[in-house]
Order: sequence, then C-alpha cells, then structure tokens
Amino acid sequence: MRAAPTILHLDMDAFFAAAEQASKPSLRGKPVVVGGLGPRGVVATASYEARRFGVHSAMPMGQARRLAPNAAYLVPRFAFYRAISGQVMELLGRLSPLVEPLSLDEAFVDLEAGGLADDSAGARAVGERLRAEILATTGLTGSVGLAGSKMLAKIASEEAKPDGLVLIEPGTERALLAPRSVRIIPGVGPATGDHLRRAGITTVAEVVEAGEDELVRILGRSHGASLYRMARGHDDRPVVAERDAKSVSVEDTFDIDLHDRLRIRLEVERLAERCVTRLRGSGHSGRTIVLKVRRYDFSTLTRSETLRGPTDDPLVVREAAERLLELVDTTGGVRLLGVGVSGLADYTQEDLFAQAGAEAGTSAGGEAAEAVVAEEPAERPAVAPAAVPTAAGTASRRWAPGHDVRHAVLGAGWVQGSGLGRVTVRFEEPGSTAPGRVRTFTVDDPELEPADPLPLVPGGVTGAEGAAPVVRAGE
DNA sequence: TCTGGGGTCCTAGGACCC
DNA sequence: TCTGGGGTCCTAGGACCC
Repeated sequence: MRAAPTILHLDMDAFFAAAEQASKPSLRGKPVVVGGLGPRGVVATASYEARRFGVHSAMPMGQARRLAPNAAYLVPRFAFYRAISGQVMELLGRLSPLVEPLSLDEAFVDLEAGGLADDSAGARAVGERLRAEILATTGLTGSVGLAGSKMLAKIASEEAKPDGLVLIEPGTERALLAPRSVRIIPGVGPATGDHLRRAGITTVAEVVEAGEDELVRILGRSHGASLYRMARGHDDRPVVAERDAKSVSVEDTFDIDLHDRLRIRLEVERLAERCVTRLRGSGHSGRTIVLKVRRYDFSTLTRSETLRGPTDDPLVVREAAERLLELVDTTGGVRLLGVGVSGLADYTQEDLFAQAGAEAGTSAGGEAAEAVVAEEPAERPAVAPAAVPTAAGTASRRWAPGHDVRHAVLGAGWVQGSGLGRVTVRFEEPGSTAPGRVRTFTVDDPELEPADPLPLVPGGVTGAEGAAPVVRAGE
C-alpha cells in the first residue's frame, strides 16, 4: 500500500461495442450487442444502451435477443479491437515503463515508476490527460481508477464508469470497503460468495470481523489469507510489465453436439494443428498436452499427457491428443472439444524438429511430411467449422454481420445482415455525421467485396496493418 | 435458442524418491 | 517386520477473470 495514489487502472468503456459504434455512425446511441451469433453464442460486450434492457456479458445470445430484440447484433472483429488496443497501450507506455495489460481493454500502470506523478494532484492530472488522449487518438472513452494498490485502483475505475475518473485517497480505503459486498474483492466469485454467505459473511466489514483463522477454515490457506489481507485494504502486488505465457489452447463449441466418433477425432486433429500454429507463433514449445471435452450435459473433463521433453511438432501434439481422446467416453454427444499445451519452454525447437523430420523421412516412411502446419485464420469463423452446410457457411463467413465491405460504385459500408442469398449493406464511414443509406445485393454481386476496417479517427490506425490477409481470411 | 474462448491460480491425491 | 516424513512431479478438477 503506497502513500500516494500512483497505481492507475484503465478500463475502456464497453470496449467492443463502443468500437463498433465508433466505426458505424448509425449505431451511435443505439443498443449494440457483440458476441457469438450461432445457436450457442454468448454476449461478449453490450453497449450501455443495450445494458438498459438487462443485457450483459456472458449472457446467452438467445436471452439477449428476447430482452433487446431491436438491438444490433454483431460478430466480434478481434483484429480491429487489437489495433485500437495497441494504440491505447502505446499511450500508456508513455506514462511509465511499468504497464501491465490484463486484456485488450484493461491495464495497470505504475505512475511512480514513470516519474510523472508522486502525489494525488499529479496522479489525477495524468489520469485526466490520459483520458483526453485516448479519446483524441481512438475516438473512444475509457475510465480511470487511481489508488495506492492494484485492488483499489480497479475498484476505483469500476466506480468511475462510464467515461470518468475516480481517485481513492490512501488512508480512506478501509472505510470505503467496509460496507461493500465481498464480491467487489477480486477473486471472490459466485462460489466463494455463496460459501461466505452461508457462514454469515456478506460485507467486507464482516470479512474483517471474522478474522484470518476463520477465513482460512472456510476457504483454505491461500484463498482465506489473501481475502483477509485484501479486505483490510492490504495489497502489495506490484505492477508487472512482462509475464511469461504458461499455456496455449484452442477450443470449439459446436452448433450441434457431435456423436460420430470419426468426426470427433477429426475435430481433435484440427484443434491440435491450430493449437500448434498458435504455440509456434508465440515462439514456444511445450511438454504437456491437454484434451478438453464438454459433453452434451455440460459436464467437462480434461485428460493430459506429459512428454519427456517440450515439442512444437504438430504430429507429436496431434498424436498425443488422439491418445487422450481414446480415454474419453463420448456417448451421448460432445458439445465442445479443446486442445492445449502447457509446461511451455521459452525456445522453439526448430533445429531438433528439422532433424527429426529428416530422420523420419529416410527411416520411418516420411510420415513427418504431414507435420507441415496448415495456414490458419487467426480468427474463428462465426460458425464452428463444419457444423453448418458448406454453402451457407461460406456466405455467412464472407458477409458476417458488422464486417466492413466496399462496393465498386457506392464505396465503404458494412454488412447489416445476410441470408437467402442476399446481403444488406449500410453505406457509411466512421467520419459520417448522419446514418448512411441501406442497399441489398445478391451475395455474389461482383461489385461488392470484403474490406478492412477504416480508421476511427482521421489518420488513425485501421486494424489492417500487417494483418490484412488474416482479417480477410478469418472474417 | 442455456450456458464462448482464452487464460491464471489453487487444491488434492498418488507415484516416486531419498 | 504392522512402516516415517518430506519434496517433487503428474493428473484432474474447480474457481475466477476478461
């Protein structure tokens, strides 16, 4: 706990939805829901207008549609959000060498380490200036929390939302926390909240009264002790700039449960290939292969296997995943499959791998030729790979709701919807002041083609830089 | 139209070793 | 021969976060 509120937490407001509203003038001030549009999709982000209808993150899409039938429903465009996030993180990097991103839209900054602020007035000035810069650079608003610890900075930014700044003066945190629900303490989720409530503890003050021994008895050594510290406003966790990845994983939920064992096996193989592509992309190899299976009844299990040494060989990972699948009973149907690698080593095994491939090529019948990694789109199609007939799947990928397009004559626009061989486009750009006109085309109209996102602010980043082929392939 | 995808950390039991 | 204690690794599951 430091004496000055020099830990800053930034949280962009309704980030995905706000980015879509900024790029589509006709959606400004309207309810917007970003998430999976398939039969098993959930809400990733709801705009504040949509939240007024009760829509929130992690809610099943079907429920969201019942609550807000007139909202705009869009598929997430991660390459676009990543580009905006990069701009924001760059601004944070100017404040301090110690920036700890938590996700695309959230980060801690240690202002003390940056030497820009050492008291409340200075920290507040930096925070307000940052918010102005973010708005000018990205066209989006972010909320800032300032406090003497990570926990309180995060609570402060939550309090500041939307589009605000809250500073918690060191010394006032105990009083501020006391009457609040235990659920505001990071790490206290639904299960821990229930556990504590059954013990008669619902507020932070009651956590403190219970005492450390009692909390350890209820929650276990680690969790109990850390909750007790947090509840008293004690949090010495430093802002950490670089954190090594511990695992890499990919998973797919299928629109319809899979029953056919061969099909299940095929999907596991595909996932293994995708996982290795990501693993290698991050410059890692790993020792432990994990298969994840969610069954028809939502029960979830994992099976894992640890190799003698780290690998980034697609064939090795695939075969391990296949062995693990043999251990799993899939009767009744499979809703989700996933493949992951953990126990990461910092180096890639390019040389060893090439060597193994050469040996296999001469002595083992050349099976290693299969080890070539397929080119994968970085972004998942809107619909899980083969759960949908090919023709419909292709059309919905090419014309996913919310994605940018360009018409040879009418210019830039975005897909409002598609189906029955037609695609509806609204012609407008981020800079437009009025909503644009809507036109409908056949899905194979030669004058219409997918396009990269346009900058939200004149001269800004587009989300296409260095990633154009990926964006086109995945979206 | 019930429940995504990518992560992190913790616990607990058994194997194995000294 | 009715037998300890601890450390580390592996596996599986669960809670939590965005």
